[in-house]
This record gives sequence, C-alpha cells and structure tokens, in this order.
Amino acid sequence: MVVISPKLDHILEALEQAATLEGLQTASEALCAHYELAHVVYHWVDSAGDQYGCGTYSVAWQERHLDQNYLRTDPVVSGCYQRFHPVDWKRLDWSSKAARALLLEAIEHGVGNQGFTVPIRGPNGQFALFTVNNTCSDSEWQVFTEANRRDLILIAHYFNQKALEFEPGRTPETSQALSPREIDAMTLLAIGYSRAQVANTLSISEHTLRVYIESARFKLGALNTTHAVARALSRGLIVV
Amino acid sequence: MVVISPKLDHILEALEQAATLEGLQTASEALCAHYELAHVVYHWVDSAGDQYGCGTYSVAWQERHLDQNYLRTDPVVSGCYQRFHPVDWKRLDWSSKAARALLLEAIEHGVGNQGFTVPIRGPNGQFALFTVNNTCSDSEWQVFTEANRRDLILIAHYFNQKALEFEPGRTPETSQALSPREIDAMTLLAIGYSRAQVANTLSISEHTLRVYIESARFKLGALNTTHAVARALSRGLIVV
DNA sequence: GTGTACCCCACCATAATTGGGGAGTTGGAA
DNA sequence: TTCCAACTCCCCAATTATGGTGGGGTACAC
Repeated sequence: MVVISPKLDHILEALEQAATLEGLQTASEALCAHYELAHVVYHWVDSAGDQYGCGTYSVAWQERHLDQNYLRTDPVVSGCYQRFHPVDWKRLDWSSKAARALLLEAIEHGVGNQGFTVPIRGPNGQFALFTVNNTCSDSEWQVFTEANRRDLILIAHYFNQKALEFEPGRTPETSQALSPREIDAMTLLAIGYSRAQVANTLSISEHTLRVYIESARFKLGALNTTHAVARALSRGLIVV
Repeated sequence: MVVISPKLDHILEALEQAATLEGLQTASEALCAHYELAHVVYHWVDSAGDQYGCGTYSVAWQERHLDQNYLRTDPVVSGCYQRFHPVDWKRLDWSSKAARALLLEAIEHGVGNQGFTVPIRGPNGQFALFTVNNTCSDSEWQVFTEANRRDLILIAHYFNQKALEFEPGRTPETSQALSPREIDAMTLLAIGYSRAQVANTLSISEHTLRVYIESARFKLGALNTTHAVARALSRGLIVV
C-alpha cells in the first residue's frame, strides 16, 4: 500500500457533482483506486433492513451481511453507533464469538483485515458509516489512517450529504407548525408528565389540555399521543 | 473582512491539544482572530436549559438567548436541527415575528448580520452547533463561506469531539442499550401503533409486550410509555 | 367585519394503559 | 455447570387516555 496525499479537492468535487447513486458508486471506486485500498464503502444504516449504500464490497458479502443480523452483531456498526470520532477496527470490541465469526467470514469475502470507519449522523436519527479497508500490517495502516483521517471525515460528510439528497423521502413531511401551547404540551408530555401534570404545570384545565393535544395530533397526522410526541421530536418541533 | 487561507493544521492541532473547556474557549477566540470574524461559537444544544458551549458571544447575549426560549424561537437552532449540511443564516426561515425580533436583538448584542452554522450530531442524539458570524455584505460572506466551508466542517467536528471528551457524563451509561424486542416495541409505538397492534405485529401476547415496554421504560429511566419513546428517539436508540 | 387561529372551560361514556403480583424457556457467557 | 439476560405467558384492579359534543373569549389579517 502506498500512502498518497490525496487531491482532496478533486475527490470532493467529483462527489459534489454526482447526480445519482451510481455517481457515488463510481466515486467510491475511484477513491478505492486512488488510495490503493481494498475497499471503500458508504453504508446508510437503517433499522428497516438494509437498503442504501454503495461501495466496493462484493454483492455476496453485502447480502450475507444482511442475513447475519449485522445491525446487532457487527462491532463496526454497534461500535460506531456509540462513538462520535472515526474508529480503527482494531479498537472495537471483538470479544463476542459472533463478532469474530463475522470478521472471519468478511475476510473470506475479500474484506481486508484492517479497517477504519467514520460514523455519520443526520437529522431524524439518520445514521451511516463510511469505511475504508485494506489488507496490510498494523503499522502501515496506522500511517495511512493518521495521514488521511481528516480527509476521510470530509469525504464521509460529502457522501452522506449526497445520499440525503438522493433519498429525500426519508426526511420529508413539511410539518405544520404547532402553536406555542401545543409545543408546551408536547414538550411536557415528552419529558414524562401525565396529562394531569401537564395541565397543572401549564395552569390550565385538563380538558383544555386535551384540546391542545388533539389539535397537535391532528396537525402532526398522529394516531395517538405517543405518536404525536414522536413525530414532534423527529421533526424537530420540540427538543427534549 | 479579509479572506485568509487558514493554516488548518495548526488550528486543528491546537484544538486537539485542548485539555479543558477553557482550551476550547481560547481556540475559538484564536479562530475568531485568525479569520477576522465577529464571532466563533460552539454550542451544545440541550433541552435541559443551556449549559455547554464556548465562544465569543457576549455573556449578556448568551443569557438573553437562554431566557428567550431560543430552542423554539431561533431559526438557527431549529433549522439546523432538520439539516445535515452547514447552512447560511440567510437561507433559514425568518418569517416569524419572534425570529426577526431575535435577530435584531442579537445584532444589538454585537452578533454579526451574517452567519454560517454547522450542525453536528453525536451518539445518543447529541446535537451541537458550530457557528461563525460577521458583519459584512452578502457577497463577501459568500466568498468567505465557500472558501472555508470544508475547513469549518472539520473544525466543527473537532470542537464536538473535544466537547464530548470533556463532558462524558452526558452520553455514557446514561443510555443503557435496549434489547431487540424492546427496540421493536418502542419503534412500533413511536409510529403510532397501539399496544394491541404492536403485540399483534410482533406476534406476541399483549402481556408479553407489556413486559418489554416496562423493561424499556426502566432502562431509559422513563416515567411512562410516551416518555420512554421520546427518550429512545432522542438518544437515537430507535429511528422513525 | 368576517374569517381564522389561538386560548380557555365543561360533560358524557368507552377504550386503553399501567402497576402490582408470578412462572417458565432458551442461549450465550463466565 | 451455573448464571444471567432475554423472551414468552397470565390475572386483577386502578388509573389514564380518548372520542364525541358543546360553550366562551381574544387578537390579527384580509
């Protein structure tokens, strides 16, 4: 593996000009060649089964990964989920048997023994991973990751920005604004108050409070109070 | 305002070496001087009153901002909450009267008329903003932001990384992981299913479901189901 | 000055949720 | 092996939430 100082501008510009998912695919392959890596992968992690990603992993491995309940098994996914900073695979927790089995299987599918993954988070709990990996020694890998850490963070950011553009359906819902009282009500409910407590806190009757909750539920298209609070939260209308 | 190509390495290294919150404060002042900006602010947004941040805003304005119920009023906060990419203040929604009043008041407190804010998200629903702002013309500001966009993203990233290091108490074991079934239950509740529907969907008895909900409630330290769902959402344990 | 959106209060009855018990299986980790 | 966490099931009674309907008031914009 040769460490090359990347032409970051070119890479990011190519990413910015990508107009489709295929463009991202091409970009990841270009990145892979540029850095002389085994794999470069962007992967939108989503509880609803996998779906969205691109990169140079083999199709067989991607499918296998899905089958494996990887969301809960793969230390890369669960480890990154709890971290903010990019992480070298060596520093993850491989103590569980399932995790080690997954790694062995990955290597059989052509995944390198060294990996470096950047967690990325977007609105509404969106979560994605940007991974580079290769087969090489620990020291070689360390040199590479330290040299390119910042670039990789930026590349990950741009990948995710594009992915969010291409999949707007995930963050849509131009939501109708809530009135101040409705926001009060939703907020207090979200922090665990019962209806009686909320009414008391707002110094209004419980009946009045109910009107607000129903109104908020209507505006949010929610089926019940919990749903309304969940929507208000994930749309950023209230913050807890 | 003069646009200077930043010595990014020096800036980021200084950030990495910061050992305390004061270090970040110093870093933001240095950044401010370096880019010749009116203000540079890192701001951990948290519903529990404000608390954590650093930067060059006047103390008076910070306190005023808090008083103002800024979480709901400030378009910078609410707008960034729904975006992934950095955003120029001009592109936010200033149509509400309260928002415009806030901006006017901000300018009176020495905040510049131009702003650029990078949203940053960490584990467990952590959310923060990194803002640079200045008083200048639209075109000057555009030149500045386009020239420094990538650097600002990286700087924001490093600020947040440090903030997370300094304040581990906010994210650590606070959030105990939920079991798969608990996640299922919380997720379905968050999308509006009633208990009966959830139980039916998961093909378990409603009584069993109740055990999961109670267990999740306990793990999340929640007072009731709505609270539990809200916490699971804002900690990023479930996605809707 | 008519509409619209917000704010406040009341009754009824039914449906749903919660809190307190107890009990058994499995599979993986120590 | 033993332990533990996760998964599954059950009862009862009390509390809470919901779905209707009705009424009043203010403020602002067109």
